[in-house]
Amino acid sequence: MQVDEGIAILKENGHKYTDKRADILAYFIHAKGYRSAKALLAYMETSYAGISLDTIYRNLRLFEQLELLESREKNGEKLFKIACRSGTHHHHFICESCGLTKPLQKCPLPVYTEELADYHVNTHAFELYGLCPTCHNS
Amino acid sequence: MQVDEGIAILKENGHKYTDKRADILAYFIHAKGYRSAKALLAYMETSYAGISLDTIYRNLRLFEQLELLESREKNGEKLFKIACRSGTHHHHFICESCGLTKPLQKCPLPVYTEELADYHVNTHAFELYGLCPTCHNS
DNA sequence: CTATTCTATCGTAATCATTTCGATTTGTAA
DNA sequence: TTACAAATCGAAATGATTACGATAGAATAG
Repeated sequence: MQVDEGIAILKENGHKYTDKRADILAYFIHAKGYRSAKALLAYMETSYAGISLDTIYRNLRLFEQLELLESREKNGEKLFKIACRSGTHHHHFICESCGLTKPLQKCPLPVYTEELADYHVNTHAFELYGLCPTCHNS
Repeated sequence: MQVDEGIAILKENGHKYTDKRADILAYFIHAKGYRSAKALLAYMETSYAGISLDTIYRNLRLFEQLELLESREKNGEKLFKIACRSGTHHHHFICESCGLTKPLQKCPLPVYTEELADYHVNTHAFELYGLCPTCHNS
């Protein structure tokens, strides 16, 4: 995902380009892992002193709505990461040290077809956490 | 899990018996699924008019700490359910209509032994969401 | 049974993340 | 360049949760 792609998607949906939006996208593209609104705010304040909380949260909501960002909740706060726009369903391994996310090829859903024969499965959440080879060997 | 067991665990850890605590445990034992602090408050107010928020949240924290309750987060609020004290690792199917949780027998981790051969997996999160047979047929 | 001592609860205020709002600024299309 | 809708600001409001001083209550020893 490039910043330009994100901006293009914004415009296709009737939203405007702003430097702040480009920088927010760049922040998450570079991060490659989950980041909090607070972390984004801290980053943005280095370039835009006095940036409004409204701008941070409004754009996080917008980007998630446009599926440029994905989120999960932890310890009472929402965490965001750049979305995988591959189109195919997949899960992730997340490195607890460097935040790297590795897309996984297999989906564990078939494991439960028998066990949940009488149940209607709508969605599922699956994530693996640990250390990537680089962080494990250092 | 019985209310008595929960109370015993409370006492073993230096906490006191109160009717409110017994009722909170009974509420979650009967619920068999995730419930919010707000839902617990509404229930408790029917028996204890004017019960303090402090009492609700303090006991939820305590029970989670003692592993009598487990929690997850959704839409900015914490949801609690009675803990599975079986001791064995397992995952859950969660009914989005009635909140029922069905323990699953299989764990999907073995699916990824090949794909993550060079990675060090510490933990994983896995949950299935949908409708239980009862809710699906009504 | 009573006194003593912590713990629990109450009522309320504070905190934290997030959302909302009126006023102002800015992107962009004509 | 103008005009207008959208974006941002600064600040206040909201909702969930936590904290706090004062009071009430459970448990234990005498």
